[in-house]
Amino acid sequence: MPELPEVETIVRSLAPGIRGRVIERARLFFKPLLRQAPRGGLAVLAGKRVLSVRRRGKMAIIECEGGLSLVFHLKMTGQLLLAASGETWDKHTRLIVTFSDGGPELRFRDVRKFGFLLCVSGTPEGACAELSSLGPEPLDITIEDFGRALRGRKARIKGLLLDQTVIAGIGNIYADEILFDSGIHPVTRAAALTKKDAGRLWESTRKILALAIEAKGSTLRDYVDAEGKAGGFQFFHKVYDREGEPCVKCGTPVQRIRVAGRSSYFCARCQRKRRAV
DNA sequence: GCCACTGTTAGCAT
DNA sequence: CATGCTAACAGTGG
Repeated sequence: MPELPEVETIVRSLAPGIRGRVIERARLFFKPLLRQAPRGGLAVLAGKRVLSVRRRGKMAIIECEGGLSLVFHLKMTGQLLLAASGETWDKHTRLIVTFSDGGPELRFRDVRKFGFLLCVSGTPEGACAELSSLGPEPLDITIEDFGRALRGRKARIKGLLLDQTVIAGIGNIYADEILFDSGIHPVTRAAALTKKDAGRLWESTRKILALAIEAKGSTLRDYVDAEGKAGGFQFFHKVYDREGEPCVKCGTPVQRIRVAGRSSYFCARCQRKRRAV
């Protein structure tokens, strides 16, 4: 479930472990993971120092010397892990990056193999469409720009929250939690939202994502940080995966419906549908 | 064993 | 262009 809070937690737990260290080599066990790379592949990384580790949307970016960057998307089950050099790994480990100091190595593990890696030259945003096509960061966008991004859109609000070109980093869990917090029904057409609704949605987005980062993300199945530690925000979910349980605000059983092809949990009493304008 | 379901999104149909 | 399904994969649970 790596959405924005999980990827942020991974990046924060990974950065101190690899920043400043020199890459020895990268071993790729599953070729299709590497979607894009310079001629010669990951061998260009040998001898390069890691300069920074950061996040954009749901992607993790490792910037190295020589203008080289690694861009990871974890999709549903991807993990970035720090492991002692030489420690055994399982069949789901797709990549191992070792460092010349012989210290902990970086591993990419992904059960479902949906994740991808790009090795690019130049600014990552300039070098790959996967990054340049992303919408604004939800914790950076102004309330005015947020309103503008939704204004007049006929799509359902939940679908737009999940659309990475509209706003980057929100996935199924946080979309449901944000909509519950703001009291908006997931099938509401964005065009039907009042200015007040949009304002509450912006506030809830910031609040929920900030709380989730503070709790180090939500662990339902596979997600752990770079040190293998689970998150704690799942204990604060108010609607996600709570079908049939009483709403924490009003006691009405939480419902589950399908919106934008995804399971969507909500309280029919606290999240009334808006009348189309 | 079989079927439904899972955190994402690219690609295709409408 | 905007919007909405589906498939890609592997595993889990009923």
